[in-house]
Amino acid sequence: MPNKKIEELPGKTVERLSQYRRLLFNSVELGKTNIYSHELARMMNLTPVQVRRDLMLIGYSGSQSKGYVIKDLISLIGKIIDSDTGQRIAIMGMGNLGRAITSYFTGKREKLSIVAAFDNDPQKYDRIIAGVPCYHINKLKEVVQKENIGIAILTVAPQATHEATKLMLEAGVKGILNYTSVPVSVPEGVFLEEYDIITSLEKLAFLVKK
Amino acid sequence: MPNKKIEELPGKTVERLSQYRRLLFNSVELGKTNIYSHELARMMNLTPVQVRRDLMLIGYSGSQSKGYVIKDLISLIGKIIDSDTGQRIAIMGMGNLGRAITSYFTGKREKLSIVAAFDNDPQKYDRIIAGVPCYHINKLKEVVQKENIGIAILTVAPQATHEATKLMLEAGVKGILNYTSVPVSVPEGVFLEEYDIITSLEKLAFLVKK
DNA sequence: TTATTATTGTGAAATAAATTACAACTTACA
DNA sequence: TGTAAGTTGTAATTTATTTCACAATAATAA
Ligand SMILES: NC(=O)c1ccc[n+]([C@@H]2O[C@H](COP(=O)([O-])OP(=O)(O)OC[C@H]3O[C@@H](n4cnc5c(N)ncnc54)[C@H](O)[C@@H]3O)[C@@H](O)[C@H]2O)c1
Ligand SMILES: NC(=O)c1ccc[n+]([C@@H]2O[C@H](COP(=O)([O-])OP(=O)(O)OC[C@H]3O[C@@H](n4cnc5c(N)ncnc54)[C@H](O)[C@@H]3O)[C@@H](O)[C@H]2O)c1
Repeated sequence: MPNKKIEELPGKTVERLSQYRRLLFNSVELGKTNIYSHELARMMNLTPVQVRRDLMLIGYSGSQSKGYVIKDLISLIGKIIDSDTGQRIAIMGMGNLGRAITSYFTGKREKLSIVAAFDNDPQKYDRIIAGVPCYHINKLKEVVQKENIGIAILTVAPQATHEATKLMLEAGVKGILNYTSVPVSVPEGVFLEEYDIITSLEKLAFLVKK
Repeated sequence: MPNKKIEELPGKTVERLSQYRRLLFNSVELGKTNIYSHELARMMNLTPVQVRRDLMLIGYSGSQSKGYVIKDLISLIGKIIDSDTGQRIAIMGMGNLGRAITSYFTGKREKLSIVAAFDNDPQKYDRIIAGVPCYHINKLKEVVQKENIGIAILTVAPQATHEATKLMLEAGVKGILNYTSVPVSVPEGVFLEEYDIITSLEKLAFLVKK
């Protein structure tokens, strides 16, 4: 029996679904058509029961003899985590990190695309960088609305973080992924993810030193 | 009463300690000497009680009237998450992301330093890039051991991930931070963190679409 | 056919993490 | 002085997530 509501999927499960799909794309390329929970589990450093529980939550059933059908699973995960019409993304701050992310990301997912970048440096705006048009921030609201952008990635200089957040919120984005070292707040109804490499390194350093 | 053992701190608490300290550094620069739990909480989008609970776990006590003494708190967090002698880090793969991380990170933390990079591209090795010497991967073991490197950041091309992991493990690193899109496994006694921006974006896209 | 092995699906239990509720203390000031 | 307001510290509870334990099923081989 699938979850009461798909919207109530645990956050951790959503993250793993994304990662399962990433692996499943690879498996398809290698010519595999079916996969067992223990195979997925080993590749992701999880237990097989964790994998089966996640798939149970999205209402997917495998077969005892063949495991899961990879292409069906990919397609079901897509139904759950992708937006039907696709989700359009902007990069705020086309510096080293912004450029690295943009060139890494472009073309990786059918339903997610980085369609605009913003910067206040004349070396950056009014050009196409890493395949994406970069605009001056005074065009932000206009472009975000015209391009129907729902998610912003913040890679501006730290001191510009709050201004950048304010502009993006005013323009109406509903999700922010913040890579600056300055935490931001968002109002009700907007979603926020923060990531800082220093936190990951300090956590590792703590674990290593124990 | 502090935690039974500081080593048993919840992982989430360790991450937040790193983030508290990041904010506290800023507050010191602004001339603040004391801070209340609700101030830290607001800056980090947490509840004040969550902050107090974390500080309780590390055995730090504030005053009801003045809150916490920022410099003492910074120093205690350092005692807990920093290694006494400092932790030395290597970057595996000095491409766009490796360079962006290195230039961002260098000099940010006294007890964490990126001291070497490795690559197999002649354009990259035997040079200093973003302030860090970049070596050919056939020098990896030698350099890791001589430089006493305990943590590796993987930013190589995806297809080189397993080879890179193998070399780093053989050289004796105890922690790996993997940014490639290929999951890796590590033996008992080695710690692993994985991060992929696509997972963060897909999670945001899922939340936004709900 | 029947036993054996390997797999999925899932209720129940265990573990991890966050929140609630409140006691205790400190200061300001009526 | 005493009381109201604001704060910390923490036990108890609740919520979120993972793991355990095992029933059910399918394929295989004796
Ligand atoms: N750029 C990003 O924002 C981003 C985000 C998430 C993940 N990633 C991942 O991080 C990795 C690096 O991304 P990038 O954009 O910097 O790519 P890149 O191509 O710029 O860099 C890859 C580097 O790895 C080196 N390399 C390749 N094979 C090697 C080998 N066998 N040994 C040593 N070095 C080797 C290359 O010479 C190059 O310098 C990729 O795996 C990518 O999937 C990147
Ligand atoms: N580089 C990394 O690996 C890394 C890792 C974690 C976090 N960060 C953070 O990500 C952010 C970007 O890092 P980076 O290395 O790319 O720095 P960077 O200096 O290369 O890029 C910052 C960009 O922001 C632009 N900018 C500055 N002020 C702006 C404003 N008011 N409006 C619009 N654009 C503005 C700059 O012109 C520049 O292009 C920083 O906040 C940094 O702390 C970087």
